[in-house]
Order: sequence, then structure tokens, then C-alpha cells
Amino acid sequence: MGRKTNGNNRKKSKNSVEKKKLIIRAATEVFAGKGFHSCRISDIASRAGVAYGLVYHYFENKEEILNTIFDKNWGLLNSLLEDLAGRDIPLRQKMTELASLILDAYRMVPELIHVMVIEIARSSRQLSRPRLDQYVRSLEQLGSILAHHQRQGEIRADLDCRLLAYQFFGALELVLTGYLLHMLPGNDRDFEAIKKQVIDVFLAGVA
Amino acid sequence: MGRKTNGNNRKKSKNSVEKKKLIIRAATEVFAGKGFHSCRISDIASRAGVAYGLVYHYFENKEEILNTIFDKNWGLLNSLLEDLAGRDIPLRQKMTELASLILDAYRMVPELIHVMVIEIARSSRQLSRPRLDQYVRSLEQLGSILAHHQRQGEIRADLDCRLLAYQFFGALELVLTGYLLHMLPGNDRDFEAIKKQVIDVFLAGVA
DNA sequence: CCGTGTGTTGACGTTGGAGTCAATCGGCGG
DNA sequence: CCGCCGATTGACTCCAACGTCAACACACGG
Repeated sequence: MGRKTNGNNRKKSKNSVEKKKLIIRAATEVFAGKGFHSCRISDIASRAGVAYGLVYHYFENKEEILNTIFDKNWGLLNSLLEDLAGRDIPLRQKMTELASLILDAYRMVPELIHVMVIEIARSSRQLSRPRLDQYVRSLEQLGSILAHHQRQGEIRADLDCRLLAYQFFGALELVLTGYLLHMLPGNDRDFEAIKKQVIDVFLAGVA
Repeated sequence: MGRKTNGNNRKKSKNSVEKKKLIIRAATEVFAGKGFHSCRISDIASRAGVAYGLVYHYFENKEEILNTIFDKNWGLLNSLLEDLAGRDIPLRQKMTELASLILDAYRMVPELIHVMVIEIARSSRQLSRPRLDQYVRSLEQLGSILAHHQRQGEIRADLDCRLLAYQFFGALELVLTGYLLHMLPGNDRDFEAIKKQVIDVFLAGVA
């Protein structure tokens, strides 16, 4: 299968990195399709078109695959949030960028988002500590962004911003779940309308 | 263990009904503690203080236990929603009753709510059809309640009530999750404040 | 007082699937 | 051309947990 191993470093061939990605992609699809718990390593291997044992060559176990998927992608969300915290733009624009990242990501790679939202976020008990911390960090970050705008008078003073962050995230998340479970029908035009409504209602609610 | 089997019907002694409840209670605690997937039947049996095999005397398998828990309690939610749909009271009062049912239930039996929210609602793939249907039905019911008030002019005409239902539920749910995962601290006083804020923001947002 | 039933027990057989590993492949450097 | 070493394979071992089942307990009716 491998071709030229060009002048990279010796330890990891370029090919090996590709293989790892291949397995991650396959795992994402399988997790989305059968769920994390009910799929077997062999499902991932055969979906990726590699031997059973190879999965263990690249990953400790199933859990580590899930963690890898989570870390890489949740990191994107966190860095957007950190970025937004530093920028001096209207609240609406911040909320729009946040909602866009999440909803657009779904449009691009629905299986990935399925795994992120359904399989990981709510596993609670088996959600390993680092995972939970990232989750919490996102919420806290959003909370402090909101608090900043509250000081500017854009948000009513009597509201708890920490709680508001949970409310907004929750609303976004269940709307997404509706799509994931095919409860809500939707095409691209609808998507923009949804984004708009979620943000409008939130902003009108806190103003 | 058994005492008098009084003049009940012959098939099921009163005692047997109690035993079944005992197992359900134990299962709820265990599910909440270790998660549905990672707990064993033997965990439930020993928590209930009964023999392993007895669990199979009362239930087909682990899945059926979960379904039993779900059905009984989600039914309560659905009947409240149906009730609210028929009553002629202000929107605020309806939302308050709904939020109260959910949040107060948590205050009474946190482990149960933990299982309902975390373990069941988001299992999606393995969520058996009847379960999913009940879930959807609740959302639809709330959606039509909102639509009714929209016709009365209490909700802006440009909003999609179906989507609003998802937004409200989602907000409530993630706030609850915050508590369940101990991300949000809370005592009884806070609880009322939270309920108020979630409803206030929603109503202000849709008005 | 025995016979029948449901209630209850825990050891046992089975199995799905995780994780191991010895063997083979294949590219690259020498 | 050779030998090394990472990449790759899939058969095999092992075990946890499921679900079964034969036997025992105990209450009641006859």
C-alpha cells in the first residue's frame, strides 16, 4: 500500500500519519452509525479497510479513539470562544459566529457532529475528566463573554450570565439533536432561518 | 422474606410487586452511578440485595428495566403537557408548570432524573422506537401549545413554534445537566431563581 | 399433612469481543 | 543486494457478563 517515504523523519512515515487519519475517519462514521458502545473494534477496522490489529497499533483502545476525535474538534470551538472573548464586536455578531461554527460544521460533516453531540457530550459518567473539563471550559468562556457585554449594558443586569451560557448552548444543542435524529426536517435555506431564530430569541430575551 | 399473601389475586403476590419496585429503584441508582452501559446486572442485583437470577425473573433484560423506568416517568411529563394544552391559562403559567415539573422532580429524585436526562434522552441510536416517539411527542405537544398562544398574539408571528419548543427544552435540559454533572452549584433558593430566569428569558425572547 | 405455585437462589455454559502476538511484508539506508 | 525496522496481518487467548436452569424455600389450599 505504501509508496515513497520521502525525506521526513524516520520514526513516523508520512504514510503512517495518513493511516491514522483513515482510522479516525472510519471510527467517526462507525460511531455515528451504530453508537460508540455498540460498535466493535472490528467494525472500525473493516470500515477503514485495515486489519483488526492495526487499530491497536495506533490506539490504546476504543476510548482513546473517541478522545482523539473529541479533543481535536472541541479544541476548535474553544479557540473560537477565546478569540471572540478578545474581540471588540457587537454581541449579536459573536453569537452568530458561535452558532455558525456549530451549525455549519454540521452541514459539512454531519457524522462528526453526531458523534460530538450525541455520543460524547452526554456520556457524563464515562466522560473522562479532561473531556468534561473542556466541556465546562467552553461554557465558562461563553459565560464570561456574556458577562462582559452585561457590563456594557447589552444584557439585563438581573441575569446570571453563567446560566445564560447554559441556556444558549442547550437551545442550540437540542435543535441540532432534532436534526440528528431526523425529528426536524431541514435544507440549507432552513438552516439560516434556524440560526437566526435561535439568536433572535436569545438576544431579545436578554436585552 | 414473604409474609401473608392476603386475599389478592393468585398470580402475583403483593410481595412480588414490591420486589419488582425494589429492583427498579436499585437499577435507577446503579444507572445513575455507573451509567447504563457500564453497569452489570449483578450490580443491580446486589444493590437490591437479591439474587442475580431474580432480576431475570422480573425483567427480560437490562434494556427492559431501562424502558420501564423511562415509560413510567416520561408518561408523567406527557400527561402534564396534554393537560396544559387543554387549559385556558396564561403562557407564563404553563411554562412555569412545565419547568417546575422537571426541576422539582430533580430536587425530589435526582438519580431518577439523572437517568432520564443523561442516559436515555441522548442514546439516540439504541433509543428504541417507542422511546424516541415519546420524546418527539413531548416536543410536538409543547410546539402546538406554543402555536396556540402565538395565534393569541402572545408570541411573535415570525417564529417557528416547533423550533421554539426545542429551544426551550434544550435550555432547560442543559441547565439541568449542569447540575447533574456538578458544573453548576445550587441550593433550593437558587433553584427558584433558575426556573425564573429560564422562563423570563424565554418569554421576553418570544414576546 | 402433603401437593402445587410462585418466589428465590447462585452455579454453570456460552459467547461476543477486547487485546495479544508471532509472523510476514515492504521500503530505505548502507 | 542485504538487513533492519516500522507497518501490517489475522488467528488466538482470555474473560467478563449474559441468560439459563435445576434445585430449594415457603405459603397456601385442599
